[in-house]
Amino acid sequence: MEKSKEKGLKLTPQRMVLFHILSEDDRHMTADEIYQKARAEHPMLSPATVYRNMEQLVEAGLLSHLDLGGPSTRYDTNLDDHHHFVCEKCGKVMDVYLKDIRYELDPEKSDLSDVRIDSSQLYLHGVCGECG
Amino acid sequence: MEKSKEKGLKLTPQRMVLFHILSEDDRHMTADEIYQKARAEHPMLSPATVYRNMEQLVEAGLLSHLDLGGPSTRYDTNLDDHHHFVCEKCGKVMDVYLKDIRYELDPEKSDLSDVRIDSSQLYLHGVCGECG
DNA sequence: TAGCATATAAGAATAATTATCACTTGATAA
DNA sequence: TTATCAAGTGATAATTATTCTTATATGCTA
Ligand SMILES: [Mn+2]
Ligand SMILES: [Mn+2]
Ligand SMILES: [Zn+2]
Ligand SMILES: [Zn+2]
Repeated sequence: MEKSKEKGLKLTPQRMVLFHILSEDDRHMTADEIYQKARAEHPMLSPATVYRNMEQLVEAGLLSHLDLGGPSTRYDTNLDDHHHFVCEKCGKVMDVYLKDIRYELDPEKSDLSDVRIDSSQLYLHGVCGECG
Repeated sequence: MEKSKEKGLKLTPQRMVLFHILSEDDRHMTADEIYQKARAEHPMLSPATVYRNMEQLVEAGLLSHLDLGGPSTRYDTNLDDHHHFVCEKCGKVMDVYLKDIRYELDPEKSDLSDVRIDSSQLYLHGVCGECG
């Protein structure tokens, strides 16, 4: 929370509410989910403020985007190096930690010799225990 | 193209145009890109028809969604088992074929014992040759 | 505590997609 | 052929997610 000040972001009441919501660790929330929770604490809060702040926090490196399928962007408060499992039935997202991931390109079918790979993300799709 | 009939989809002129566009293999197009190309051949075509048909083709298993980040859904005509590289600069999407992929869960940090994994998708992010 | 850069609420604007619905058409059978 | 009818279509309205605009307000620093 103090980190946001270091990044030049003012500590406004709205932001405090957002930090509070995010710290309650219901990870992978959409902007709207965050908004719905936050307005309970701060009814005047506007959706635009949520969107604006989420993006600023991403830029400041305090959050990350999550590009799962589905319509709305999700934000991940978990900055560890990790991957995701998505339940196709209920949409639940679970963090997946890997000890190791390795893959071998098929050089006859994909030529990645001139690209620079910065990161890789593994998405596992399936059915979670509750939906199974 | 004939496969769509097998799936109970009528062979309408609009669909023929869409099949033509899709067969020209400019893969990973958005619905709007498809629409823009298609209306050159069939000016009366409406966007709703494109969206409707793309979804039907996905359901029929003749196309697949692509859940990259970004606003609009992309469709993939490549039904092979493959993965993707996305250029962060220009947004270009390249198919990635792997000979092999294997990963080891960290059992202390992720418990996937009660989930069923149906598929996995690897997304590589980086900078392509042209943007590099 | 004054001044200013930053942040805010509200609402308009935009983009992507989906829903509705009256009308049309392809496929099949008479 | 023609009749039948489920499936498909275009136009348009509606939704959803998000961004922009702007007048006002507020943290922070000097
Ligand atoms: Mn996560
Ligand atoms: Mn592909
Ligand atoms: Zn589930
Ligand atoms: Zn590029």
